[in-house]
Amino acid sequence: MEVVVEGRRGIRGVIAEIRGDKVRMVRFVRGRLPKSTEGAVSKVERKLGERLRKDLSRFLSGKVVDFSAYKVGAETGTVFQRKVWKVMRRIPYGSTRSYGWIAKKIGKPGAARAVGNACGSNPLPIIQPCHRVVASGGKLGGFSGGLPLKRKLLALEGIAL
DNA sequence: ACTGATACGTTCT
DNA sequence: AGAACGTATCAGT
Repeated sequence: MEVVVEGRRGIRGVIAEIRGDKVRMVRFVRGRLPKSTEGAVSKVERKLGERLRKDLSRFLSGKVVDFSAYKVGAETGTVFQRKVWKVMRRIPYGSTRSYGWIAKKIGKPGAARAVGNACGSNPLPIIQPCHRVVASGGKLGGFSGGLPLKRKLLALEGIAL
């Protein structure tokens, strides 16, 4: 089931894909918003979809939302990437951590650059908040969806970089 | 504050 | 095996 949420302030919208009781993928919308597809889905799935739609909508309007309780599909990514994503999910709303900080956290100091790669292949932006991972020394770092988007996401959480 | 050089770990090709 | 990367640090300017 696909959940489509309209955004504001320069973020067009977000699409999330749900399968069973897990969120499988999230991506930002570029062009026009497609329609939400449901088809024949189970009750749990419909329910999860509704909850996620609300949470994403709240997040996109600048509300404080905690996504850490959502179950996510764990079938993708290498061992290293999954470690990075796991730590990433625990970065609280409104705060940031550096690539190097995550590297240390997973027992691989010196792998800061590799952490950057892993962030870039995050299949679940917002839910796994890769935008909260920044460079050391108060610098913004990179973003595969484009730096302006990273700035907007951080701005939603009250962080100006 | 910015530039270049160098070391670094993981993932592509 | 080599190159590419969403980095970090340090020495210059």
